[in-house]
Amino acid sequence: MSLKIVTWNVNSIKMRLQHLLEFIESNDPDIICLQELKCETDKFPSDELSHLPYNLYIHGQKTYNGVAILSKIPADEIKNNFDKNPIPDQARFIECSFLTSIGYIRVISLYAPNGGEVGSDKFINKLKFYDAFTDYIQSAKSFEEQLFIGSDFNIAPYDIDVYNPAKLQDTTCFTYEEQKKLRTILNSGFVDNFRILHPTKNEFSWWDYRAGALEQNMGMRIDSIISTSNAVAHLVDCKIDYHTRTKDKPSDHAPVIAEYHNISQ
DNA sequence: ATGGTCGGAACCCGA
Repeated sequence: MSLKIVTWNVNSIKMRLQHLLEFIESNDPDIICLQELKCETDKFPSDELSHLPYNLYIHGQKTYNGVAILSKIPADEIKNNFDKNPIPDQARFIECSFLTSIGYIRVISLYAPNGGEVGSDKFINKLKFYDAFTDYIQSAKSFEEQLFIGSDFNIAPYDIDVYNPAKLQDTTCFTYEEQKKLRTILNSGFVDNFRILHPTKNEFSWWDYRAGALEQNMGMRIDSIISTSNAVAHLVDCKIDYHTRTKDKPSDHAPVIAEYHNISQ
């Protein structure tokens, strides 16, 4: 039995509905974490997805933010926020639990703050958001469960995750201060599912709409699926779906796809 | 190259 989990910042679910339908048709994922819906919960295009076998768990918001988890398996526990979130009015978190072929799992779809200008109030809030989120996932970890986080982290953790580390040094999403936050998570029992399978790949998940960034491959790997280490034994594949980013009127982010196989205990 | 392009909202803000 196989389980496929996806994370994708769609940059408006209404604008990206057709790409989402095509992506599902091509990849048939079991669980889809979406970010930047830019859509209120009750305005989510549920009817347009009703022919598909997904349960929809939406934490929407008008204009900005908004996250969702779409799952073939119904969730038995749903949370819309985490303890001590310094910006709880922004819809950046949803968590669901599922009984799957690889065991009991908990999945978070997270949209971390961009941070704006380095040193700004937004930037400070981004760091505080990470501190609270890190505390939360450390407390949520359990021996029995596997925890997966599909996220636009808005941080590229290492030099290999950007097109030009020297040029990007000290810019938002690539300051050492931000990297420390994500690396703290990755050094405390969480595994970057793409990086562990591809230690030397210089691939990206986001390219700016401006200045021909995609054509020059000026990108950053800021979207990832990370999991507790107890899930890594099941991990068989993790890739970035560049093709979706090359379509007409795309999101500025590419989906990340991870696949897990059941291993008998 | 302190630009550039999107999406959503109301002609600017966030990314």
